Amino acid sequence: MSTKRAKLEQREKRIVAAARTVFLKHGFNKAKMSQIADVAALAEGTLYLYYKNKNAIVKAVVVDHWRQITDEAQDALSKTKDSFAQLQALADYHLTMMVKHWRVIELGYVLYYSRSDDAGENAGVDFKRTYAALFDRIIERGQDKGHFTNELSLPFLRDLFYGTLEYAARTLVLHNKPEDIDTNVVQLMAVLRPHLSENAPTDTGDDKAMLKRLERAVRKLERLH
Amino acid sequence: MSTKRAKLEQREKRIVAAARTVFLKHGFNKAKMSQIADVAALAEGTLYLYYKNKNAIVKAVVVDHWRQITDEAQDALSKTKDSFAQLQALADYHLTMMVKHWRVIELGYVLYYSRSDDAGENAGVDFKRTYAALFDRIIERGQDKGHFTNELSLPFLRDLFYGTLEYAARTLVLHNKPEDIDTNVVQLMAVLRPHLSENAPTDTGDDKAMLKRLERAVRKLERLH
DNA sequence: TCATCATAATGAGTTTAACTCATATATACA
DNA sequence: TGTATATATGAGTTAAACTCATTATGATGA
Repeated sequence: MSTKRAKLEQREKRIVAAARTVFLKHGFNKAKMSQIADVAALAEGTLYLYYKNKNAIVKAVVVDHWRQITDEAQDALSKTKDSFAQLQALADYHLTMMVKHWRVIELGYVLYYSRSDDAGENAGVDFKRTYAALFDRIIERGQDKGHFTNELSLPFLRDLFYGTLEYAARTLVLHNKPEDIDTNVVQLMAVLRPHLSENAPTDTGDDKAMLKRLERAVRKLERLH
Repeated sequence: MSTKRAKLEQREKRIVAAARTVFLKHGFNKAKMSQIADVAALAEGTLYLYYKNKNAIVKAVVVDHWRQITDEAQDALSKTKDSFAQLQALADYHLTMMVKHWRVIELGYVLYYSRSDDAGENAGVDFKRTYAALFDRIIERGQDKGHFTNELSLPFLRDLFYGTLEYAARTLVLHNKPEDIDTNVVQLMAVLRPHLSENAPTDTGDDKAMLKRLERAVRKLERLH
């Protein structure tokens, strides 16, 4: 009974692994279902017993990747208790991973634009959700412990963090400069530090202090929607 | 003679316009060449006299969009001489544009992942190049005038700027909150300021500008009640 | 004005590859 | 071991991108 289910899950994994191989080698469009079937040592029709269509298979590959990545990242974070250090570790891990697995990241783009394709069903492009939550947790814990301010909104910080790193990764891959990963991480952390550490010298001017309070108030208001 | 060429260019524009309409309506996959031909009032085969394949057509649509956008952005920037204000204007323009034309931005993803598709030819995904250069120019001019430090590298700053804004745009579109554009711009500028302004004596001026933005944001919020 | 040629447009026909489904095989259970 | 259910197969169908032989257009010059 459970061996049957196990066997099916095994097959499913084989398909995803085969698909990953073929997709990474040829890219989405040039990858053929027949190739995937060959690599998985299955008939083409069998693929459709496990996945509705080609799109569903890329999705499985991408989702699987982000799941693995989430586990690994968690390990990387567990090495320190300091919130800021954790943030840095996450940035480092994330950028390194993206540069290394850039082809998979690009595969993810397929899911973005084909969202509206097969009317419904495929909706919700939330691979990454739990991964992105790692960042949120670090920020929130840092704030709870009083180490981080909440001067900047969490959604904004998240977009800044992941957006910057994705663009940086593309730049690094494009120019083939994996050795610049560190520089980018250092710069990102330098940018974030003054907006996170509580005891930052809040300048001097009354204007600035006031502005900051205003911003905080506005954000609170906005969050009510 | 020139009227002949003019006519051909006219036709080319008609194709791009038709393609834009169809792609935006149905997305890349569900958009059919036959539909584009219909809308452009041409035979299907004629499309292939102007563009090598479907991919080349999306590319034309996307490239065309970024060209228009570049012109518009330049206008938006010309309203001020102050480098920091220009940066803010660009951020504002860019985010507003992305939220408004998000479907076109998504179409661009097609080019990213299908890069390696038709071996060569389609290489170089440099729509955006000249657009991105607007940012570079502002930064460089600011540094020349001694207003900006070069504490952070230009490539990093560029990735931070555009990466953050693209992720922010996606968040705004996903949650359907176009009214949060200002908040995001304000926060981005707050993050950039200390790393750009040389000794940051900019106080009064910048703060006033920011106050204005905040007031606008508050007014918008108030209108929602 | 018409004849000739070059350039452009057409759409029926070809090709490719995703997807289906009738048939075959394996597996569980009595 | 026999039967029923679940799973696998791959030849066949279909849809849509792309081709190409044919037709139309329009410029040029006698």
